Amino acid sequence: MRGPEVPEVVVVRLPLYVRALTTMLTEGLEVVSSQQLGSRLLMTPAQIRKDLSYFGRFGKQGRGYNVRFLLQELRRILALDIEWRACLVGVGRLGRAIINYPGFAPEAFNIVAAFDHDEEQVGTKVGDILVRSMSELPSTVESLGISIGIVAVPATQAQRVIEHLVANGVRGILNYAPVAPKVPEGTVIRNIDPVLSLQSMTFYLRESLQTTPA
Amino acid sequence: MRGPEVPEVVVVRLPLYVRALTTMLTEGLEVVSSQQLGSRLLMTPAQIRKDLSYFGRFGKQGRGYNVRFLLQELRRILALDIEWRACLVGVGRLGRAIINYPGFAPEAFNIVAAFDHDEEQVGTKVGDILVRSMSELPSTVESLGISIGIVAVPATQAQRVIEHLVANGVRGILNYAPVAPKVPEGTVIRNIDPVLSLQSMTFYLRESLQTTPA
DNA sequence: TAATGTGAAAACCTTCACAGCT
DNA sequence: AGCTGTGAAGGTTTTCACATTA
Repeated sequence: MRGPEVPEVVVVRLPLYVRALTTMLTEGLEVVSSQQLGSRLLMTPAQIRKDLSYFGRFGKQGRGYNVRFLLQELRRILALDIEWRACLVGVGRLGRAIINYPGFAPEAFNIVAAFDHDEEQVGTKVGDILVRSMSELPSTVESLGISIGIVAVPATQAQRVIEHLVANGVRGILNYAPVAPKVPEGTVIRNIDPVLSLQSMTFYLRESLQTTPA
Repeated sequence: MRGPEVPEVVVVRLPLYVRALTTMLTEGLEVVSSQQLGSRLLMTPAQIRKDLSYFGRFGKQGRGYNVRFLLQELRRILALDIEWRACLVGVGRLGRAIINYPGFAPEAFNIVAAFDHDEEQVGTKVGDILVRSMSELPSTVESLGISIGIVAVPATQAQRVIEHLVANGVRGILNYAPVAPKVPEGTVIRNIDPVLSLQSMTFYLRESLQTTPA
């Protein structure tokens, strides 16, 4: 009963295309070939064409892709043409930095509520977001139409908090805690974990440290 | 002249094992099977065994892996048994949050210097790190033995800054700017980009929004 | 008995190469 | 002439399944 099942790797690349096309549009480019897009993103033209082919036929043979049109189509496919509401859980240093991060809003990701376990924090404001008690989470998620939860609590609490979010209807989790939480089928989780990134980087750096033999 | 070439996907998974094993060690677990490790990480036991087999034979048949020994071996393989020095470029809101992030130091990633283009910032301190002028970058990288650069500058400047770091001998880049910079062969880059993560998440959330038909 | 380590098979993803359209 | 869209080929990664060993 499913569609032709798009590989997840492909879905993960679409935002890269969106970003590159957005830049190209501001540069005044009207038409782009898979070749040009590929050289900007360091990818093969074939991969770009194949990726797009999972969703439809967006180009013109002999010509390329209309930048504005392709961008619009990709934004529709990724559901970036609607506003997404997120809540933040955990208003410590990291949580505050996330609320103040200016990169989300321009992409139509709006943090509309914040929660913290610590009753000292409840009632204060971070930026212009009111910090609420965890007990208000269910009703707030419901009334504000929140579908994404951003988790910035200590590692030990992340699993519990995520389960709480999911139990209250939040289907997307952006997790900043350094753990790999389990989520039920139908929930989408993305982990932001700079330490893991560094820990795989050093595997390759190690080799270059040992170069320059006598 | 190369070794048996370990796939990058495998290297990227090793830190997950390190983290899980570290937790297990604190829980007092002495021996672990690929089965147990897999159920904690939601991976198949076969994948874990195959991954480890690229690097050697660490287990005992019929028994499993000694937690302490496997952890030690993995940390050695990833070069996590030495101290790594990093510098931060860009001391805006994001950069300040990164310096204050308490997750790096316990893993032996130390931010030992910070740079900013803005001469107003130069000479001030963020936490206990002195903000230096960009012109001091070459000598500082050299004298402090910095091998990792953390980039938290605006998107428009990221490529330039990264080239500057690489030109001065920095081989590892942790990039927080929302761009996919090009780096020369032999340089390792990892991008931290929460917006990209959200933009691929919404593809899957879209479907669940449209459920519940009449 | 219980679990590793590993060739072989299966699944998955990328690249090729070209028919077909503009 | 130029570039897309796509089956088929090629390559990579995962999983299977079992010989082996504690």
